[in-house]
Amino acid sequence: MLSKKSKYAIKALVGLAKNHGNEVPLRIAQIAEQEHIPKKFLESILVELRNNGLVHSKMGAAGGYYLAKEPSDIFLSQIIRLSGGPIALLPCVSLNFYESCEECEGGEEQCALHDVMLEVREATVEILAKTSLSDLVEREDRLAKLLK
Amino acid sequence: MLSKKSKYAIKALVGLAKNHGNEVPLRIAQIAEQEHIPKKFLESILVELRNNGLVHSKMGAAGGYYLAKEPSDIFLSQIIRLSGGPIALLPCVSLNFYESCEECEGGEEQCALHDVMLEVREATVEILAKTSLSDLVEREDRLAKLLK
DNA sequence: CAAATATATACCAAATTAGTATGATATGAA
DNA sequence: TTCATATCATACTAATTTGGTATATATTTG
Repeated sequence: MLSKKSKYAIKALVGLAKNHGNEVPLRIAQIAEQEHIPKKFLESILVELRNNGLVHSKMGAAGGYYLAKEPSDIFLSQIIRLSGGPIALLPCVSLNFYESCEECEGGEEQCALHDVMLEVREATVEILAKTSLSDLVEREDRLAKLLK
Repeated sequence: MLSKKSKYAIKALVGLAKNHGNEVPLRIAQIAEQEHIPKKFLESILVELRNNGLVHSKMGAAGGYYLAKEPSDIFLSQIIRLSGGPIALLPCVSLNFYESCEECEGGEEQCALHDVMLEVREATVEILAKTSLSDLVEREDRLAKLLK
């Protein structure tokens, strides 16, 4: 499971992606309202995303947040990792949050579970690493049209 | 991420699968030692697995645990769900632990993120639902031989 | 300067996770 | 029948994570 933090981070970034190209940045309060995210919590999430180089911010009146890269260059896998969540189902198959299983005595090379979980991670990352913010925005448009 | 509980449940069941066919059940203490799982914690995990019909137990001296079904009929997806863990990355795409996103106003049919996460869940379940305890045991044998 | 904004720091409550403790109960063997 | 070996039931708990909130400060624009 992703944490709410990760989910909120994704939704906030999708919001920023929709605003991409506009001159004026989006205010925290706007994003919070649009995406129904608690404002103060969103604030801390955005600070983290900024520290990780995904967004930039502008202080003062008429300030706010905007993407630091093209929406087509920000991928779900990245967002999830930066907002604190491992993607893998076990620490011993995580690329970015690796930890060995102390209880696995034969070593990971002999662990069948490790093996299967590696497969799962690969299948998951395959999808998440090819889906960008602009893909999500497009997809949303397409879904909206289908339902009209 | 799976909880340790889920990981321990899988490992314990693999242990029981290896013992399958023997007359004598495995004692909690044996499983705990073999798989390096804290004994009292394992005890509570096994009780839950029994309540969910995956294992049977026998009380008293020479008692212990054994599988309630063939190892080829117990799948990772089942174990993970019964030991408390959703497989999906978001509640709104979970089959067994579904919850709607209150903040998703257009409804899930219009949510692009929902759509992607559905894909991820399907890819994950595809692997976990076809991997049985006997597959894991076989796989372990194969890995051991490769490394000899 | 005043208003609108982000920033920094610190705190906090609830839920979840990962167990432990204690004693009762059932079984088999001596 | 008694004793050692098991599971079973119930309750408790410590640590961590999650999901926030509060307060005060710094910066920019008009």
